[in-house]
Amino acid sequence: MALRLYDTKTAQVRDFQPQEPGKVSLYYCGATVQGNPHVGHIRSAVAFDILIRWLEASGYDVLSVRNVTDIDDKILEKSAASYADDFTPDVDYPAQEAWFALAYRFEQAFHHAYDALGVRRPSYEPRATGHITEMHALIQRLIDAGHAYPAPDASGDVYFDVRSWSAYGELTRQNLEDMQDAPDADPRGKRDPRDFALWKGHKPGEPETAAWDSPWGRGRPGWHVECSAMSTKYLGETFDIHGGGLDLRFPHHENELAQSAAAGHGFARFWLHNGMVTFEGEKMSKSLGNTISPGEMLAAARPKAVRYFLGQAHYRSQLVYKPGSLQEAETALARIEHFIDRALPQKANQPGTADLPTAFRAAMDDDLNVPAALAVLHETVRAGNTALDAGDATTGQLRARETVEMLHVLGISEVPEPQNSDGPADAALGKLVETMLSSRAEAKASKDFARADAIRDQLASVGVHIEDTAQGAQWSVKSGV
RNA sequence: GGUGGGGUGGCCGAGUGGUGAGGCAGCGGCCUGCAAAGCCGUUAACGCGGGUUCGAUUCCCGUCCCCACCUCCA
Repeated sequence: MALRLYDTKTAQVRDFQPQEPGKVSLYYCGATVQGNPHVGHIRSAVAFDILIRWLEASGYDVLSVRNVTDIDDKILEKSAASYADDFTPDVDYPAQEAWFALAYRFEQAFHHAYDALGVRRPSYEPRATGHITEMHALIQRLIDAGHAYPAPDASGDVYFDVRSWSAYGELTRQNLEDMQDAPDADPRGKRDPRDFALWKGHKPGEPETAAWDSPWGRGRPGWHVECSAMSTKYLGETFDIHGGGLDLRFPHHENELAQSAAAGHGFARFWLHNGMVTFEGEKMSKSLGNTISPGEMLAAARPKAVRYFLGQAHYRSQLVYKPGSLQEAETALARIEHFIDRALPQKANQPGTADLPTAFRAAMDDDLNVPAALAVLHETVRAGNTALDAGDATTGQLRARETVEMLHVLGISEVPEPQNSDGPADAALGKLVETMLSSRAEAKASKDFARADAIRDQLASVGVHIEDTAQGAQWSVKSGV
C-alpha cells in the first residue's frame, strides 16, 4: 500500500506520487512573528513534522521549507505602539522595540517552542524580508501578464486583479460573486474590493527600515506574495505539497495559488491543511479567556506528553483541549515507556532494530491516520506485556523494539527531556533514595510493614514513585502534572 | 448569504453496509504483606425523522445543532 493524502483542492484522498521519484518537496506556512507561539501554531508544526518523518520512513528524500513572515501590519503596529507615551510594557512587549527586533525575538520564541517539542527544523526557513527581489520579479511578471496593476491613486500599492483570473476561488471552490465583502473594507485604489495587495506603498510615519525601493515606489510586500516567491525559489515552479492551518485556506492560500498560477507556475500538487485546536470545542481566543499557551502546557506536563497530546487526533480533525487532557496523555505515554523500560535495557532503546508493524504502516499511509497508528502501538504494548508476563522475553523484546520504532516515526521519542540531567544533584538524590529503599527492604524482610509503608509514603509525598519488582524496588520521579 | 468540515459509549477519538478500534476513567478478578505496575474480564455509543436494503452508525432525503473560513489568525 502506498501513501494516500487528502488534497484540499480536489477535496479527496488521492494517491501520493511525488513529481520526482524518491524526492518530495514540501512548503508549509510558519508563523507571522508578531507574538508568542500559540498552541495552534505548534499543533500545525507537529502535524507537518509527522508528515516529514513518515515520508522519510517511507524512503523519500524530503526538501522542506517553512517561511518566517517577519514583516507585516501587526508587527509594525506593535512596534509602533511600544513607542507611544501611554504604552504599558509587559513581559511580552517591552517599551521602544524596533519592529525587526520584535520580529526576531518572537522568531526565536517559536524556535524554542518547536525545539522543546521535538519538531525538527525544516531544510530551510526563509524570511520574507530576505526575498524582496524575488517578490518584485513575481509582481512584475503579473503586471506584464495583465493580472496585476499599480493603484492609480499614488499610494504606491500594487494589487492582484482577481477579475482577470477566471480560476480565482478554485482552491476553496468559491464564486467571486458569492463572497461577502468585508464590511469595513477600504477600497482604496482597487478595481474590485476583493483585489489584494502584492505591494504596499510606504506610508508616512512607518519606519524607513520597513520600506524597500521598487519599480512602483518605496514600500513593503503584501502578505501572500512572499510564499509564492519563496516556494518557487527553493522548490521550483511546481512542487509536491503545500501545507498550513485550515484557517489559511482562504484568503492566504487561495491568493498564493492565484498569484502563482497567473504567473504561469504549476505550484503545489497537493494542498494539506491541519485542523484547529479548540478549548472544549470553542476556538481559543484571548477575548474569551480560554487560551493555553505552549509554555503553559510545558509547565504542566512533560514535553513528551504534550507532543503526544498534540499529535493524537487526526491532523485534519479539530483537536479538543480541556483540563485533564495532558494528564491523560501523560498516563497513556507512561504505560508505553514503562513497557519499553521493562523489556529492553536502556542502551537497546534505539530505533533501527525492528520493522514497523504492517497495520501501523497501513494507518500512516492512509492520510496519516495517527489515531489508528496509536491503536496499533497500544496493542503492541499490550502484546509485549502479556509476553513478558508469560516469561517470553524474546517476544517481549521484539514488541518493545517495534514500539520504539513507532515512537520514532511519530517523533515522540526524540522530544528532549529537560529533567533528565546527570548533575550532582541527581546523583545525590539517587543515593538518598537508594538509602531509604534499603531501609525499606530491611523493614520488609523483618515484616515491619508499617515502617516499610511509611518510607514508601514519605517518598511518594515528594514525588518519588516506588514499584516492587522481581529485581527489587524500582523508583522514578513522577512529573507534577 | 456563500464555501468547507462535523455531530460516535462518562470523556478523548478512529472507523465501517452485517454482533461496532484505541486511550483515559469505572467495575470485577489474577498477582502483591498491602500497594504500584502488568494482565484477564467487564460496563457503555453511533443528533432526530424518514427512505433504500435481507441488514445502516456507515448510502439517500429531510431536519436540528456545532465548528471553521469569507476581516493580513496555524
